[in-house]
Amino acid sequence: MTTQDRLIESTQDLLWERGYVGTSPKAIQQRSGVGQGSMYHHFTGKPDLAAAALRRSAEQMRGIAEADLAAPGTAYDRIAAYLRRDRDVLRGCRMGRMAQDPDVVADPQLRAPVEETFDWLRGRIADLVAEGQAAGEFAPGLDPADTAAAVVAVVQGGYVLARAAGDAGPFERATRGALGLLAAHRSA
Amino acid sequence: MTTQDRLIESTQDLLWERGYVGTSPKAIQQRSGVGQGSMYHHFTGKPDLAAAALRRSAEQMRGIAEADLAAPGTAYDRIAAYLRRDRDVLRGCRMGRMAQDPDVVADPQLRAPVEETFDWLRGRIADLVAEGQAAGEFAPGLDPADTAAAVVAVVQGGYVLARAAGDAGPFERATRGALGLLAAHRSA
DNA sequence: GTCTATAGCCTGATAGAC
DNA sequence: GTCTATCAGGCTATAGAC
Repeated sequence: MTTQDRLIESTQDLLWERGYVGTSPKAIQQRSGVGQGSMYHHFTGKPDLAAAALRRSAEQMRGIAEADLAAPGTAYDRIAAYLRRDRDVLRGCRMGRMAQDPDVVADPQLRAPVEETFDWLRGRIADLVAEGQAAGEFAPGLDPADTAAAVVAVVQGGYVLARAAGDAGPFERATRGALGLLAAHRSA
Repeated sequence: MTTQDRLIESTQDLLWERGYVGTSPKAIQQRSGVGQGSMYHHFTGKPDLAAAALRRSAEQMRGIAEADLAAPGTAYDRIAAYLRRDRDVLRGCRMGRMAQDPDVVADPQLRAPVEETFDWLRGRIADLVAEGQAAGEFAPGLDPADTAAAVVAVVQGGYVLARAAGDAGPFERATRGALGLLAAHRSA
């Protein structure tokens, strides 16, 4: 692994654990085992490094979600697979975590990967809902974009509730609740 | 307003805007107009002040939610009122914001108000769902606790999506989507 | 490319005068 | 109760040698 890669991976981990404000260049150097001079040789500073880390995390998150959403099965099955996927719930979402940080939201370079990830995810699920409607699987009254936003929000909010409780339970309940609500719309 | 109150209110605001890690005693002093010696006379330090601020925010959030949930109307109407309430979406939730901060989650004194608020909220809405089922308003197949967790998660996740997008739109879509899913379970 | 040195500012307090 | 002084340490770099 290259020095850049080690820096980016350490930054990804620290951003996930501690957020942008809570992550210092010094901590990145220590975790990656890369020296100060070396770090500033490869990246111009903390925002630059964070942007690279966020772009990589965005790519990874998209790949993981796509694996569920493009799997064989009905539209409902694939949305259910996304909602039921086994997660390290108390760690939360790499991307969702960033949306809470004012310094990330204020910097277009940092916010862009976060925004694009969720735009893509909502669009992907909205298409799935529409596909399910065309197949007669979901009631035609359902708005695909609204329903998709609700599904993604349940996952993101589930993380919040779980971390607040110090327990994965609320996440499981929220996703189960969402599936229960969605199931009633099936014709099958 | 007393000096304590000014300190607590400033801390509430700063925790909301910047999170726990991003909020310094110095910033609290500047916003409140209270001097350093005075601050340390009334509170032992940052965690003590933050705990007081979070307890007050928890109380306020509960009061605001209860206003919607205890209003006249059917169970569906009251849950809809909660979901549709006019919010400063891009500011996010005072309590949900805290669940992302590792220092808050790690400190029982700080996490307690957050946990209790969401426990109460989920329980309150679960009771409402059960009440609606008893009245024949909701399908009996719905699990009250799961459904309540999903409703609360949609709101919390809606904030995340909205901040990620830099726009309130995704929040509105998510809550509308949740209402659309819930509406299908009504007998009325 | 990587290293050490240095810098100015911030953090989160403590101490003691008033 | 409130004030100013002080402090050890961290933050986020920049500079220049190797």
